[in-house]
Amino acid sequence: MTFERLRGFRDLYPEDAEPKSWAFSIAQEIARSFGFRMIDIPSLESLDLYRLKSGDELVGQTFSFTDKGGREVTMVPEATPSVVRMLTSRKDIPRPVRWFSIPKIWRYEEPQSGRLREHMQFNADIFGVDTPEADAELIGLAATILDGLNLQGNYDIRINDRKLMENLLHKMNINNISEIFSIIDRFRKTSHEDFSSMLKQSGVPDKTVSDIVSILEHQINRGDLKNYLSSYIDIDQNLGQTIDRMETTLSIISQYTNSRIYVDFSTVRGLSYYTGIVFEVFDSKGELRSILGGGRYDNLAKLISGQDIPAVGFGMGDVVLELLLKRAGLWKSSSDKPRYYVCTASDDLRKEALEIVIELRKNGFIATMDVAQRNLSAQLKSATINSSDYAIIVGKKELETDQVTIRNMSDGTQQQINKMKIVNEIKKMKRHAD
RNA sequence: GCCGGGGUGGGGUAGUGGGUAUCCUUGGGGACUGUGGAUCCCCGGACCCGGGUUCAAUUCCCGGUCCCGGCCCCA
Repeated sequence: MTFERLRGFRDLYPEDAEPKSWAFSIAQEIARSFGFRMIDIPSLESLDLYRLKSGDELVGQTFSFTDKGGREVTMVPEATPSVVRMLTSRKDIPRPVRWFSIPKIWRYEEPQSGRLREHMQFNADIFGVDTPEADAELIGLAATILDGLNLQGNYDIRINDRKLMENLLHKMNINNISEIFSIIDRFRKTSHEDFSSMLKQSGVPDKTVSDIVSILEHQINRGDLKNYLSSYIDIDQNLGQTIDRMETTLSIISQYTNSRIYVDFSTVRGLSYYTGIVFEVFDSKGELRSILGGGRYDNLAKLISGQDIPAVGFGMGDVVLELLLKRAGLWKSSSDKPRYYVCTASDDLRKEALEIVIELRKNGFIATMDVAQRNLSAQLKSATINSSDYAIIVGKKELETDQVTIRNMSDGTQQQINKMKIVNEIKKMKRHAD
């Protein structure tokens, strides 16, 4: 009998688990440098928490079941409701709140490129303020993380604003906003012909349809927004304010990163709870699904708890990120520490060898020795296979004068060093190498 | 849930209606009881499952299953 991995789940071997761990540790480090605090959410929640937000439709795409107490529960399909639940059940947390988490999340759907049934997600939110500064800080965090992963130039940030879009559509005499949003959400995946006919079917007049297509297909750079839109519609005071706020946000974000950032009116995001700015990051070549996405959701806390708490957040999954990092040649664990393999020339010297291994480990070095009772030749072979940088050979002859041999595994050069000062000697060698 | 394309050792592959299923790689061991990656030798390991056609199926047909990709949906 053999057991296979479940559909949509992954086994991560060292060559994948280590780079993934590296990527998330960078994200975590950068979030902390922004003053974000780490939280952790449960893996299982009441199914009602998601019904509340998006109705029964989402429920069919969750890993959910009835527990032994008869409760309907689900493996969490996203982090945000749990985070909001945690925030609103504590009243003593000073605002603004900056929180991040790295949960695993689950969704029951057909796996495809960039989408699996289980994945890990980096999630960050700012609660308690509704300002362009907060929006920019959060998007700035996302960009700084990607830059920290050395992805500069490999991604674009697309920004839009739900309020602006609603305003725009109203001005075009469109009132079935959410229906139109879900069509707009598919703009980049459908042909213009199909897209236009979908809009027409939803009651949008022909002339307006062509305007919408034209507006959606352009990328608008910072500073051009008002000018661009004025050729399609009148800009009243209300719309003007929304545009000004967006320009402010864009301007602040440009302080965080040199990455390409533009307004893209086709980015509306499917989730119904967004109330203001929305954004998505894509690979520049446009080959992959979105790397991360998020936006402002000022009404969710009220829905969950009755408390009025503005919020902006984003989530970044590890699946697309992995594809992108692999394409950029950055999928490796960044441990640049040299690895030492301590060998014994004869089996009765294991005690001395282990002393050296322990001493090296205490001083922060990566040190290994044979545990298979193998001879020197086999130990060196093993050191090679484990990509050790140095082998330290403990032998009787050298020990008579308290020396051990250190062998550089890349060029084969050897030298004798004093066993008692081994840590200092190694540090000295390292400095020379640098 | 729906649609398309695929399943030959751990990974990558060749091939065939009939004999011990090819090659590379990986793994284990040895030549080598104080010096590794080379070389040589040995060993382990596969035709997804079920049914049908046939004297005979890994090969052809059907169904299932799994993988990959896409749709739906998007957190």
